[in-house]
Amino acid sequence: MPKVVDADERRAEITDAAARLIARAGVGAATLRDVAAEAGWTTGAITHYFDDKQELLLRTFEASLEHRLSLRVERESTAQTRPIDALRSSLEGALPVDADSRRHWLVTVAFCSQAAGDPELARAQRDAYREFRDHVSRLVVEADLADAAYADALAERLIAAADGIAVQALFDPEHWSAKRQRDTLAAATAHVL
Amino acid sequence: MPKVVDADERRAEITDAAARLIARAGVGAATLRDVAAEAGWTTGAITHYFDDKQELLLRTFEASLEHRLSLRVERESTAQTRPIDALRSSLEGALPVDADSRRHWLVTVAFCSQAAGDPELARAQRDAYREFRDHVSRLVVEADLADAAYADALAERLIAAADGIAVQALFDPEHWSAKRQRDTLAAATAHVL
Amino acid sequence: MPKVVDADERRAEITDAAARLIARAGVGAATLRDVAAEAGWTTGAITHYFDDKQELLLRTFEASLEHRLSLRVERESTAQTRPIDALRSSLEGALPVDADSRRHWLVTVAFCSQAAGDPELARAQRDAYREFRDHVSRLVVEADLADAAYADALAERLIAAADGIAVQALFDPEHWSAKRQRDTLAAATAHVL
Amino acid sequence: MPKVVDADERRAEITDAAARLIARAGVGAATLRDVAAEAGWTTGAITHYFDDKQELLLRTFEASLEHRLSLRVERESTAQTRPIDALRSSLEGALPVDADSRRHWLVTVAFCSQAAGDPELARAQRDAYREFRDHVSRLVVEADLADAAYADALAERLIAAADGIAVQALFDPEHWSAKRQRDTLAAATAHVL
DNA sequence: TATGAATGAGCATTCATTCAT
DNA sequence: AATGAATGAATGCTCATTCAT
Repeated sequence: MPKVVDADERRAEITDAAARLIARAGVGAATLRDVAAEAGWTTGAITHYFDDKQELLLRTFEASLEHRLSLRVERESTAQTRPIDALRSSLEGALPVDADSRRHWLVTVAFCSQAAGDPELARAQRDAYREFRDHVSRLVVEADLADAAYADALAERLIAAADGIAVQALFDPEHWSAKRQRDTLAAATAHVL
Repeated sequence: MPKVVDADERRAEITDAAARLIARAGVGAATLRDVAAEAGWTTGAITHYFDDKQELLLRTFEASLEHRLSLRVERESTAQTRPIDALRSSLEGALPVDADSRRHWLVTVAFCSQAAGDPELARAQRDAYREFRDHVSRLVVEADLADAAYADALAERLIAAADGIAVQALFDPEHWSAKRQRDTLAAATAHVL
Repeated sequence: MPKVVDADERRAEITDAAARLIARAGVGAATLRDVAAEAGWTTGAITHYFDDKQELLLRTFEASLEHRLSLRVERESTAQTRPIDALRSSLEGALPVDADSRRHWLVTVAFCSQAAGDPELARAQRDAYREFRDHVSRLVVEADLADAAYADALAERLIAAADGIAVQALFDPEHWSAKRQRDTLAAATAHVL
Repeated sequence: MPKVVDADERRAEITDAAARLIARAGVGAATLRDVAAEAGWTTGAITHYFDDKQELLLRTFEASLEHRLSLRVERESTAQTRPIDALRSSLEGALPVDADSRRHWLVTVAFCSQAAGDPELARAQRDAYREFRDHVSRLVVEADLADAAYADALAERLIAAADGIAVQALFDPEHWSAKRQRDTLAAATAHVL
């Protein structure tokens, strides 16, 4: 009887390893050899779980997008009753405040220009963004912050406030502690929230 | 006597070509062969002007950072009398509203994770960011929008508003026309400016 | 389980191929591509067995030094009872009398100037020489040709006689048949042996 | 009026530079760039005086062969009256006792395997050797050391004695001071001279 | 399932060579 | 005569990929 392995879990281990390498030194650092070594396998093992390198990178990108999405969304789902608190939590979830969230932000931006020329990556990127925007937009309506007609626009502004802080934190990490990020976000959204 | 060439101009031609390729398909697409072809030269020519590929990439990154900086700063320097208008112009200059500014934004983010592990890239990235923040901060003071004590914080919020829109525009270009970007920026900063 | 290969044997095949090329047309002719083709492999295979070209060349040099040493020593170990016969055999073994011994002589001298500036090569070269000299010196004592005090000096003279013929045979092969080499060596050492 | 240059002198400067590099690190180290730098010129200058690299290397080899020949022959021509002294001087001239003679020995051996596969190099090498042998052979006759019929054979043995010491000195320089080389040569030829 | 030997295309880089000045 | 800009072929090397085990 062959050994039973959870293919999805194995795939996740591998894309996690790839994400770590990419966040550390760019997409170019994610060679199959190094990804395998980082994951504790050999190159051959990777080809069991991914057709080729392109698929590995695509899945790594998707996993990072999804990871970031879940970070933002799960915080709010944990029993927050008031929509406005859920909204605050969601936006805070967009900030690279720890190694994990920072890693996935870096993966996201590392693929950004690649996505510009690759329809599949572009779609994944765009969909993740739209999904988050729709989510925030719904919370905006629930929290009675804007009419349905203006909810999308406000959601975009709120996300922009969070993402703008995120980008600066990515570019100048020393200057942007987790606390500074959260405080700045609070200040930037105070007049709305 | 050999032919006289303007080495700096030649270097700029080459980093421009590299930037186009990187914006189009990622850092990995900037092979020397393709950069040379894009620039209208041969690979050998590149090594006359750059020690090696690493230097070419570093210079390309620096050129894009500088380019973005100058886009934001020059707009305001063109005879705007009121500091607040200069401020608006500067922030608008941070948006990827055309091919050129979009290209350099993509180069900037493409190197972001590389910079995380490369001190030289990190320094260039951080310095560019801080320079822009200081610039905006000065305009904030000149425009009497905040005390010197709060100028930096406000500058950061304003930049965050612009960069947040920029990132979304980068991730979902179809949805973010130049006009939408500008309008959203105006709305996001209306309560301050 | 992957195919099992004898790495040492594979390495020997490759350094043999390199030695053939070097003997034929100089160190410069030993490109990885040509070594691979000569060995019946591809370039990629070589890098499985050698870190880089420098290591391949070092191992090729060492293998040739060792090969020459074994040629000289083994002849005598094959059941020669009288030390003086062993001595004669050892010295004859230093002559480039066939394709094989000629090949390894050529490899040895091809690296000679390289060794002048490379400590690792220099050490290998020097050690091989000293080992042979010590070996001859021991035989000189065993054959009662000289006191221990003078054995080294006599060994050096005997080796010089053989190597001098070898060098001339290397430089003017047509003029130096195997027989001429042996006869000249016999004549040159007659007054001692 | 164009500058007047002594083309032969210029050529000699360049082959000297090449010989220095080859002796230091092998034929592979004699790139046009480095030869030019060593000679104090630019690559372009070299192509004025040599058709191509192959010619430069051939001339460098020939110059080293000739240099060694002249070292051995000139010593004896300086007013030595007795043929046997001239003979001793000639043989001593074959030893790598200083930087200059060592350099040209190294160049000679560096090209040895190349010469094996290149008729032009082979001819130059063979002719230089035969010329020296004939020279020594004539001195042997003049010194009444052998009949004309045996002069060549004795010459070869004497040269072998010197070259054998030279080779050992090349391979283990620390062990072979100039004095040791000369003393060993004297001892090795004492029974004849 | 997992390995790692082997491949060969593609890469950055070096270098001999050409040529306008 | 001499320079050095520019070329492009060739090199060492990396790497995704294949496949026998």
